[in-house]
Amino acid sequence: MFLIEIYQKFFQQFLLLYRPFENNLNIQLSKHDLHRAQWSILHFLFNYDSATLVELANYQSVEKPTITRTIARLEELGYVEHVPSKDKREKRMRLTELGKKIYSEVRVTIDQYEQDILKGITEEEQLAAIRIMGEIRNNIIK
Amino acid sequence: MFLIEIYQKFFQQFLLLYRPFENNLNIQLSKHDLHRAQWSILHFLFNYDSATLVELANYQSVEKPTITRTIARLEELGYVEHVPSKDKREKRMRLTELGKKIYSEVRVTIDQYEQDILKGITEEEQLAAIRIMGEIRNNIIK
DNA sequence: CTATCATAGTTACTCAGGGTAACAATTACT
DNA sequence: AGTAATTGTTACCCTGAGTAACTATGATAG
Repeated sequence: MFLIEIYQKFFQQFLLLYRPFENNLNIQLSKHDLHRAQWSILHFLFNYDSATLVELANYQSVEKPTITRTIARLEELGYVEHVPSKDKREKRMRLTELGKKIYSEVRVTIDQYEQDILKGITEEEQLAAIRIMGEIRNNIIK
Repeated sequence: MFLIEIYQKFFQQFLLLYRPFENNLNIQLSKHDLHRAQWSILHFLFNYDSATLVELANYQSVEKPTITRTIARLEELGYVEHVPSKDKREKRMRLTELGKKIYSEVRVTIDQYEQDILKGITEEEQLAAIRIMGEIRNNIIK
């Protein structure tokens, strides 16, 4: 019974946290004319150099048409470009120079935002929370 | 520098967790023809008995028209009803008997879902995570 | 007590983001 | 060689959410 109470709280707390988080994140990103789905892809490509649309879809847990749209917008903006590969089916994308520049600029805003929302939470707690979130994600995905 | 790394990881981990969480939650809720915004309102009304649309908007961190729409759908389904109050401007809502019945039924599914995704995470860790999420939410909202 | 200001909610319009189904092009496999 | 599977796209539909403009009601200052 006690456990059930905890579970309910966890669930509701999580749902309640996401909306303000997303709202504020969008405010930060809109300073650079970006949306969070686009930002997430910039982040991935910056750290992994290049990726196919299917890899991006798995990363974001969305369907392929969603990625097609997001990438199309990023291509229009000139932030990503197509890099040819052996397999002619796949469309491997990477950041352009402009994309890298924009990413680094927005990174500053995002870092500041993260520091603001994590104020008063110790390093250990953050690491613990990161680990727990990872475990939950594994539980969900498998 | 180490701190910055933590912040980046935390942030990205959170973004990454939400999508699978939402996808699976929608699967659970769709068994009962509900969406998560509607579920969240049922939950609030079940625990707080009644609420005005503005109170619900604050709870969910959304604008008023969003709540108007969600409530309209819940009214059509016969899950909530209008309870008259002194202030004729406000529209105070509460669950109908059917609404309470549905809530209790879905509650079982949701509890099971929560237990599944929290498998392998101790009670203490869950409580810690709940507390941290609360602190982050306060940081964002203020 | 009236005029102004504030609050609650609705309507109309717009947008982001995502899903499914059907399809073409290419590659892998038997 | 012929059939599977994979990759990506297009078309169409839906949820969820925001802004601006509005009505109706209540609160307050003079």
